[in-house]
Amino acid sequence: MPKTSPKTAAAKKGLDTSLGEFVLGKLRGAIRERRYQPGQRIREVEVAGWLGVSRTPVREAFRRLHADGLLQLTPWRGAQVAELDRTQVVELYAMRRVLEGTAAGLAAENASTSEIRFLFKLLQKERTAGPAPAGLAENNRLFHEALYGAAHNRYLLDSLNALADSLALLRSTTYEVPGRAGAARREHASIAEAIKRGDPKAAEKAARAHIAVAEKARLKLLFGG
Amino acid sequence: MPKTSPKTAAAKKGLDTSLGEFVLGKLRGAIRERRYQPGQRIREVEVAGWLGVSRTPVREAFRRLHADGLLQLTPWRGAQVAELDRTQVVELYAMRRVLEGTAAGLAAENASTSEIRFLFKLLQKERTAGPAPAGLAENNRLFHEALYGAAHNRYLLDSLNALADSLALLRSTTYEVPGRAGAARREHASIAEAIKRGDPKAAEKAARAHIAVAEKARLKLLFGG
DNA sequence: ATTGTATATATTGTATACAATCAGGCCTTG
DNA sequence: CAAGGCCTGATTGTATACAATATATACAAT
Repeated sequence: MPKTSPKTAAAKKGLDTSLGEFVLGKLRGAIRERRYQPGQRIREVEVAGWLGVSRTPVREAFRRLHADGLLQLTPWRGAQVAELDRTQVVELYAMRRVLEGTAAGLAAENASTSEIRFLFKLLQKERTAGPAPAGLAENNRLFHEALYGAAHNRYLLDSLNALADSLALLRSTTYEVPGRAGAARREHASIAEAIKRGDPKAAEKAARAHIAVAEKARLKLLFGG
Repeated sequence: MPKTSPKTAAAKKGLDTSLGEFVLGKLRGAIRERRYQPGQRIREVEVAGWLGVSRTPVREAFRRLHADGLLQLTPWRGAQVAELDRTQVVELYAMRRVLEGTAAGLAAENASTSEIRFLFKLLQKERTAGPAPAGLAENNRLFHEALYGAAHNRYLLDSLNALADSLALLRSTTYEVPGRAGAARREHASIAEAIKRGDPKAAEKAARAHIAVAEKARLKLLFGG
């Protein structure tokens, strides 16, 4: 039986954390799944009603999403989901190229054997996966997250996660570009192999190349040829 | 005469923004100036009383400082100023080496002539400045900020500023190490010159070397030989 | 018709009241 | 005397009431 009867609002929702965190997660998910679209205004009461909480934890979540660059807050006007123009997308990918390359390089130096094994397990999964873009994108996310973790640098990890959230503002995935899936798989493999060899320079180079190709696909997808 | 008589709490304090922003700035300053020391617990009511506001804007500021890694928040226990152990300092500098190098490289590609002129003006100031570590550190801060701006990448700028805030958690400056000032000045000069030449590779290399040396000085200062 | 102004409504910013939780001291009990 | 449980005070989490402001609408003047 349950140890105690939960009474707090957070516990009522089955949480082990505060309502603010709860709302934050829900909003992150909603933005990532495009239930709230870029440019759309989000009202506090609306979210509060949706999740059955008061405005206070909603405001908390808004502030954190703002810090991560996912929400744009204007005084007395409230929040709207951030929109990325072409310049911002380019800057984002420039940043990502650097950080992702760094992560790969550090992973080649610091990754444990089990982390390396996990990377190759994900590669295997990519080979056997179907052609659905959504599934491919999910696999891709896992691979990159594993890579970030293997770098063993908290600040790098946080920055890369924040970048990933911002990229989620862009609609669709680059896996909708024909041929992208196979290319990405090969690119992932060369990153993983460089890490396994313990070759930081090669790993960094491969990762940067991977992101550069992804950027090209992304820009084509977003803004046309 | 004044257009209208200000009535809002923010206006009463002579602000053009919300109280949350006001509190955020005050707390940032207090942490940077070590009026709140790393590890120290900060209570909401205490800050609210100090600044003459209610707990609400204080909580807002706490959440944003937490997102920046300056405050550690524990549920039901509140906030304490973050402390950096040796591992974190090393990770921080690893990150900074990469980002600072990237900034220098991008600046070599993107800096405007006026931005370059400003960099050299700051160099000149370093040459004529006195030996006080505080003043040297301030000049140093300005030089690096100018460098960040010249890179023309908003995400990079934000990340570097966040790193700078975290570094402010460390007591004292590396300019207290004998001979550091002159060396730093020369390192800055070689970065600036590479940027002026429009040589990204050299600029990046010089910046990375600069941070590597700073890290060595910092670790010596913090943890001894 | 258009523009400027006043008013109403919606929405956010702030303060405060209340509930939940934790830390520490005190008491009980062996 | 030590160990453990319970109570109390301090502190944070949440909800709500109120104040301030922006936006939209209606109306008047040109």
